[in-house]
Amino acid sequence: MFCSKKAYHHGDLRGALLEAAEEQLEEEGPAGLSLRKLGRALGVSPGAPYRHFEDKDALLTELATTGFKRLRSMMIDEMADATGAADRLRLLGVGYLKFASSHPGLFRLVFGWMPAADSPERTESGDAAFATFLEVLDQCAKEGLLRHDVMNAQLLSWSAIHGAAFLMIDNNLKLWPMTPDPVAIANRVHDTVWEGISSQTPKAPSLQDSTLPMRP
Amino acid sequence: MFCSKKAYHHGDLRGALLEAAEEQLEEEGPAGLSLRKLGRALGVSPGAPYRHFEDKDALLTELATTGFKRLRSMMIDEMADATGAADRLRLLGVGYLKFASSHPGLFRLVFGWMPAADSPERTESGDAAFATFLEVLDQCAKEGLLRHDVMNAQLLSWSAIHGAAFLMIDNNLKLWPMTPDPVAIANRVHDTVWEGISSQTPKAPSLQDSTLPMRP
DNA sequence: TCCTTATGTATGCGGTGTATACTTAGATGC
DNA sequence: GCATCTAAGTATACACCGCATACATAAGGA
Repeated sequence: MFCSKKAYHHGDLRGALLEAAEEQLEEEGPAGLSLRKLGRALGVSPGAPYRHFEDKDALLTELATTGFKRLRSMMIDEMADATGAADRLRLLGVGYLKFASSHPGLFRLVFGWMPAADSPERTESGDAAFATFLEVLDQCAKEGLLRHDVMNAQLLSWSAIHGAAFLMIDNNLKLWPMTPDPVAIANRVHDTVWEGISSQTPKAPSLQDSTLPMRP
Repeated sequence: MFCSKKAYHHGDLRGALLEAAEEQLEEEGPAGLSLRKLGRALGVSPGAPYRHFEDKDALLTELATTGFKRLRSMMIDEMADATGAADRLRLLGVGYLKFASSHPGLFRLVFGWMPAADSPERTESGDAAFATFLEVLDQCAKEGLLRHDVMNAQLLSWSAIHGAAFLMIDNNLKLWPMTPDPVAIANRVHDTVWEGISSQTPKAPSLQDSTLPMRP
C-alpha cells in the first residue's frame, strides 16, 4: 500500500499522530502533549485526531501499550546472544536500561502514569513484558542457580533494575562519580544483585572497585 | 495568630491551597490539578491562587519540596529505634515504602516529574533526602559490614527500594502471591539486598520461603 | 489619620479537550 | 458508469484552563 505523500485524506493520519505524539511526549511530557497541537503540526484540523483516538487518554494508552511491547522486544533482542541463564538476566537488565535511557518520556509514561480508564491491551502488553522478566528468573531457579525461593530473586532483580532506570533518567546518579552509561549501570546492578540471589557463595571482593574501569 | 474562620482575606489561603492541592494531586495526578478548581473549592476567585504561587509549576514544585522533606523525616523517624547500621538500612527502606504507599501521588510527583524550571529549594531538599540514604551505607562501610566498595552498595540499595516503591504503587506486585504491605516488602527486599552487599558470607537458605510467613 | 502593601476580585486572551453537525473522498455494489 | 455508503477530515461551539492585567479592599505602620 504505497501511500504517496500529501494524500487527499493524508494517507495515514493515525500513524503520523502516534509518531508525532511520541516526539511531543519526550519533549514536554504527557501534560504538554496536545491533540490540537498534533493536528496543527500535521496540517490537519483540530478535530481530526478525534477520528482516530476517542480522547487524549486513548492516545496515551496506545503509546503506553506499544511502549511495553518495545520494552519487551528490547529485552529479548538484548538476550539473543546470552551465554547462560545468569547472563540472560544481566542482558535483560541491559535492555531495560537501554530502553529507559533512549525513551525516558515513554518509560515514564509506561510506568509512572495512571490512565483514568485502563485498557486490556495495555494491561496485557505490560504483563507480557513482566512475564519475560519473571521467566528468566524461573529458568535460573530451574538450573539451581538461586539461593532462595524464586520470588525473592524476582522481586529484588526487578526492583533493582526498575529503580536504577528511574534514578538514571531522573539524573539522580549525579551523586556518584559514575558514568551514566545504561550498560555499565545495568552490569553493575546485576553483579551486586547476583551476589545476593546466587546459590554460589560469593568469594571475597570479586567486584571491581569504583576506581577500576567497569565492564563495558 | 488565632485566625478565625471566614476571615476577610481568608486567613491562610496559601496553606489551604497546598493542602487542597495535595488532595487533588492524589486523586487526579498533576495534570488534573487546577489552580482555578482549587480557588473554587476554597471559595475564592479564580485568580486568587496566583497571589501565592507564580504559576502552577511553582505550586507543584513546592509540593515536591515538602514531599522530599517528609520522605526524609519518615525515614529518619523510622530509623529511631534501630539496633545497628544494617538495621538502620532496613528501617530506612521501611520508611521509604511507607511514604510511597501512603502518598503515591506525591511520591510520583517528587520523583517521576520534571518541572520546566527547577528550583534550588527542591533540589536541596531532594539532595538532603538522598544524603540521608547514602550516609546510612557510609556507616555500614565504616563498620566493615560491606563486602565491596560502598558505591555498589548504595546503588543497589537505593535502586532496589526505589524500584520496589514504584512497583508497589503501580500495583505491579499483583503478579506474586505477596501481601502488598510496605513493611513486608521493604523487609523482604532488604534481606535479599543485604546478602548481596554484606561482608558476611551468607549461609545456605537463611531466608524464609514464600510459603512461610514474612517478617512482620 | 493616611498611605503603603498584601491580598483578593473582575475581566479578558489564547489554548485545550471534546461534542456536534457538516463535507468530501474512496470504496463498494449494481 | 453510476449511485450509494462509509470513513476521514472540516467547521464550529462550549466549557475549562493557565495566566496577565487592572482594579478593590483590608491590615498595619507612619
